[in-house]
Amino acid sequence: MTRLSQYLLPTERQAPADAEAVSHKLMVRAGLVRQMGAGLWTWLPAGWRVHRRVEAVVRQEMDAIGGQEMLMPVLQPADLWRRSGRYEIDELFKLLDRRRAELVLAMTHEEAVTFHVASLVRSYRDLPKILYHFQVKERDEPRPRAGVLRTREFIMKDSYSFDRDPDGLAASYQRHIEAYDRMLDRCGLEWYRVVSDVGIMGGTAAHEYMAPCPAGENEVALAPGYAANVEVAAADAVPVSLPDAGEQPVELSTPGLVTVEQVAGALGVEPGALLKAYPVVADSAGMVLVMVRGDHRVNELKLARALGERARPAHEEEIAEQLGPPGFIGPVGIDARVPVLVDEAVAEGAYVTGANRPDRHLRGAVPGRDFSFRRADVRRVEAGDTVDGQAIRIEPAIEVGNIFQLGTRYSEALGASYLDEHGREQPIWMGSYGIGPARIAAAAVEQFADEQGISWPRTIAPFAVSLIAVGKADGAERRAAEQLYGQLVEGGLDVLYDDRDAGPGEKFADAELLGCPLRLTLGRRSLESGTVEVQVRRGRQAREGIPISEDPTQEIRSLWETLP
RNA sequence: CGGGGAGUGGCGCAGUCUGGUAGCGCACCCGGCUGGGGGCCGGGCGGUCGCAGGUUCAAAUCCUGUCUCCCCGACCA
Repeated sequence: MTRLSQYLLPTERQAPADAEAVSHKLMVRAGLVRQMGAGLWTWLPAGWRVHRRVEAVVRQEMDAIGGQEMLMPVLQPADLWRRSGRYEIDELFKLLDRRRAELVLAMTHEEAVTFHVASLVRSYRDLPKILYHFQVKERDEPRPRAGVLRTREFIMKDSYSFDRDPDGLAASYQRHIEAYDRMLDRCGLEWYRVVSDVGIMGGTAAHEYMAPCPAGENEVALAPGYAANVEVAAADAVPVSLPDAGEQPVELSTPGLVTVEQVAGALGVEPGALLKAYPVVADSAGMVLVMVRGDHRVNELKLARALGERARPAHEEEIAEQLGPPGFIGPVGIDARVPVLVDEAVAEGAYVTGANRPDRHLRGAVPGRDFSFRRADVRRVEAGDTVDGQAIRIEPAIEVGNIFQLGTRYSEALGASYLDEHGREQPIWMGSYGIGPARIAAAAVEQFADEQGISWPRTIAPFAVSLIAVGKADGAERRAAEQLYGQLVEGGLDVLYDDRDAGPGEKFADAELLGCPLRLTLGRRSLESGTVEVQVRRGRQAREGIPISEDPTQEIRSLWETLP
């Protein structure tokens, strides 16, 4: 049923007042989704069509690499999650049934699939395997946001690979890379595959698929031949000119100057000629003084990796007690008491840094001469840094997919092993691979929207064609449109036929808001020329009318196939 | 979890300060006109003002409590 007069497509002229992201506003306005609660969304018929189109692409590519589709429950015994060590995750929904048995709502399905594989797979002959499903995920998000981009309940395709050894895992991983590349290409998105953090729970490799868009929650560092999540990105810093080192550091009076900008300005040096102190307290190592260039920032994730444990910024009292007055902290003279960690981007030379005395800085502090230190890459990359001589840029992006080499973490915890050719028990090597159709849809909205509304890539558009009849309900235009509608449907095209008794302006506006790739119009004007008018939604280009004296379906289909 | 904002008809809002029994635009329904970019005229339907308690002759409005939603940050296995 795709006559608009009968179809549930509640378009709105105004976006909800609380909507901020483009995709949030447009998906609501276009009648694709409606909110039920924080991070809880209903997909209305047209929106669900988009979702299912994305699913279809994902399913085809999963099947193409030998994936086998199945379905596992969302409601699961808590015990499995205790065994895997993930029960304590705050985002995990926990509940009790009437007998007070503990259950959880799954946020992914590693436990479930490993549970089954553990009991069903016995022999090396049963491996490798790729199993996948499309299933609802539940996450008690601290802050759902941006419409459908970050929700508490969403559908994900998650697949799991099971291999005999690390080489097998690498091969399965590679097949997923190729499948994911194809999925996102086919969905018409602009995307990057970036190196990502493997997470605290380990694993040997991980990539994220990022779709750049303004509402994105992540940042990616990009250069020709390079793409990485800013969380893990490493690049060469822009060099900075340093003043000559003297015989020893000279103490300067810098009353009240506590920021890099203030000190650099007062001393007439570049911010990068300062060493900025960032005291942290690590879980077991205690206070560590992290030093980065004045124009750089600490990357907490890289710092945690360098320290081998979590660390938090030190409190003012801790700083005052162990180092000196906050704002005037530096590495000179304290390195015997507090370990100093210097970022790799700090080149050899003399720097300005805090003197650990009120209203005093040091000029000419030389790492190694004036204080001892350990070196590590702990800074966040900045736009303009280089990788292989190429400047990077940093863009916001939404994570639409991620792939992990899990290794044996879950198989060992849940007892998924097999007997090898020699009858020896071996752990199964696993990978996990997620992709979110809702995020792909929202990213497409973000990437291709214009003033008029959405402009879908044709592979995931809710309909191939919006057909508009302009004119009276019983007029010749309407009769011609009815006939054309019948021909197009007969020819296998997905058509949304606007047969409402509404004005032309309203119909055009709604069609462009919904964003199907082709808009066909039949009205007085086109009837006089014996054609149906054609507009390509992307760019709103008018194309030459297509004669309707004979069935134009093939010609329309051919045109549609050329669209992005 | 910290900070900020908001709950009044389907959507967007006014009314709250100064208490007097709810209003506007759009949408919707009926009739008519119009018929190529959200058109016009006339007539209508629809809201226990988030919820609970309190003050008062009287509460959308004042007081107390509570729930929900949004934004920024933190968090995001």
